[in-house]
Amino acid sequence: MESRCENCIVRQFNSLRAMSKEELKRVSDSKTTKTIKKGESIFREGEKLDGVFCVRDGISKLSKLSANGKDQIVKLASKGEVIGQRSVVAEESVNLSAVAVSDMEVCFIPKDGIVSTLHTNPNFTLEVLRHMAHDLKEADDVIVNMSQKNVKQRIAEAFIYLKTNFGEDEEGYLKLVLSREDISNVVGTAIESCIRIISEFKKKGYLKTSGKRIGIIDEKALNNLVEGF
Amino acid sequence: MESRCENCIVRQFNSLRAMSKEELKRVSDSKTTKTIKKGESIFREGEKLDGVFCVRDGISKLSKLSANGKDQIVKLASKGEVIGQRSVVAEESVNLSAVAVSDMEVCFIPKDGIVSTLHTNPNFTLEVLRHMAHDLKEADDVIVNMSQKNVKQRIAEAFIYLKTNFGEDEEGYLKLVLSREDISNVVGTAIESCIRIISEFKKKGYLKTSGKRIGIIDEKALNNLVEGF
DNA sequence: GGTAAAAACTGATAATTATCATATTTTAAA
DNA sequence: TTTAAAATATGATAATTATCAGTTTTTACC
Repeated sequence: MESRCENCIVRQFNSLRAMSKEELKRVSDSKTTKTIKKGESIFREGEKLDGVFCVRDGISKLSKLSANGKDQIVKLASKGEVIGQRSVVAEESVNLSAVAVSDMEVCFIPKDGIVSTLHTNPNFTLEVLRHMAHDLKEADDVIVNMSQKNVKQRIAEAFIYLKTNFGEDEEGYLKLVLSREDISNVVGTAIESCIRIISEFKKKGYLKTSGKRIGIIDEKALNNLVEGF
Repeated sequence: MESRCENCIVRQFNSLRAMSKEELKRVSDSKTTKTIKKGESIFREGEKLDGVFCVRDGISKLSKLSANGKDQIVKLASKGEVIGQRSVVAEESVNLSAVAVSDMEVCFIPKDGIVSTLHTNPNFTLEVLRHMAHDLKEADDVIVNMSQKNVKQRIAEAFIYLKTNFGEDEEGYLKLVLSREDISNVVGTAIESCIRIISEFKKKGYLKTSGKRIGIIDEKALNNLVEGF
């Protein structure tokens, strides 16, 4: 055990911070750290999880396969987020697949420590509840965006989201590099439509690209698009 | 106080059932029962709630206004559901509006009793958490439907949903009568498109209508559509 | 029961988006 | 470095969906 949860910065961002010293010690003793390469999966839709995954580094896409064979990406989880929590709380199989979109380091925490704390420490349970309440609000917002905004607006919004949440490198390209297919699966559109709109944004001077990297040049223009101007 | 929570059947369906006798008594003492007419609103997006609403009877639409001026209905809440819970838990203003789509009877429960129980009774907190976990899964499913299914499929699915969740009358019409506009706002489409597809389903013998009432004739056909056959 | 307003409906047309076919570029492996 | 595969890109076209303009039907109220 090279590292302990007690000393982990990441914990400050998630519900583990509401655990008592003893509870956290127990979790730390039982956890295992895993390295996951870009493209590898953490779990698949339908599996039964016997624990949760705490993201220490890297980013995972959470997606669901739809009847037409396309994946819909519902959320991107990064440092500090706990994934698989919903499934453990509800005692159901997971309804989303988790696949790394960049190299990741995650801690697997067996559910025993989590579940027993949920039953005994209301501070922890309430903290988990607050995080889930936040996720639910975000999900509701996504529903509204998906149904009320057009593809161009959703793509513009996605790039702003990627910039504000994952940042950009020294050259001004988005740090999180997603394939065009992943972007399509975030905004729920055909790959070709997505590529076409990226080309259009490039022509208009909103974006720049270099290989699969994408950089935002005119964030204001993208924002105006999203707002419907 | 004509009626007490302790004796209320509705409570069995929601998280209040995890409260202790004393906690429930407190809630029951502080609650007030309200009658809400069809079309009236319970709360509006952006408001601060100082309590939650437990639905005793009738159905409420939970919707959010989008930039283009259309309401997107995110959820229909009926008997037993507690609305406004997310907002109280997260200590944020509500992000959805609640409007009655049929005459309703609801109990308003001031948040004090709820919040203090959340801090002290992990069984209750966990029960609320489980409900929220369920809502989150449903929201994720809606995201996938919205982005991966076409309007025809979403409308077909909506009618199946209305039948299985709210039932039909003796004549075979859906018990919950929604305006065409509300149906459009559930599936996220233009009213005219919605009406056109209803007409098409009628011609094909999938549905029957009588005024604004709609009845399902061929549920299998609707199901096949949803599944993509 | 009559009447005005609202809701439901239909047609024509435009805009958006998906699909198919194919070309080009990039990436990764031999 | 060469080369094959994968990803990106573009054009042409079809399918889906929205919008506008108007008619008919239903609902609610005096």
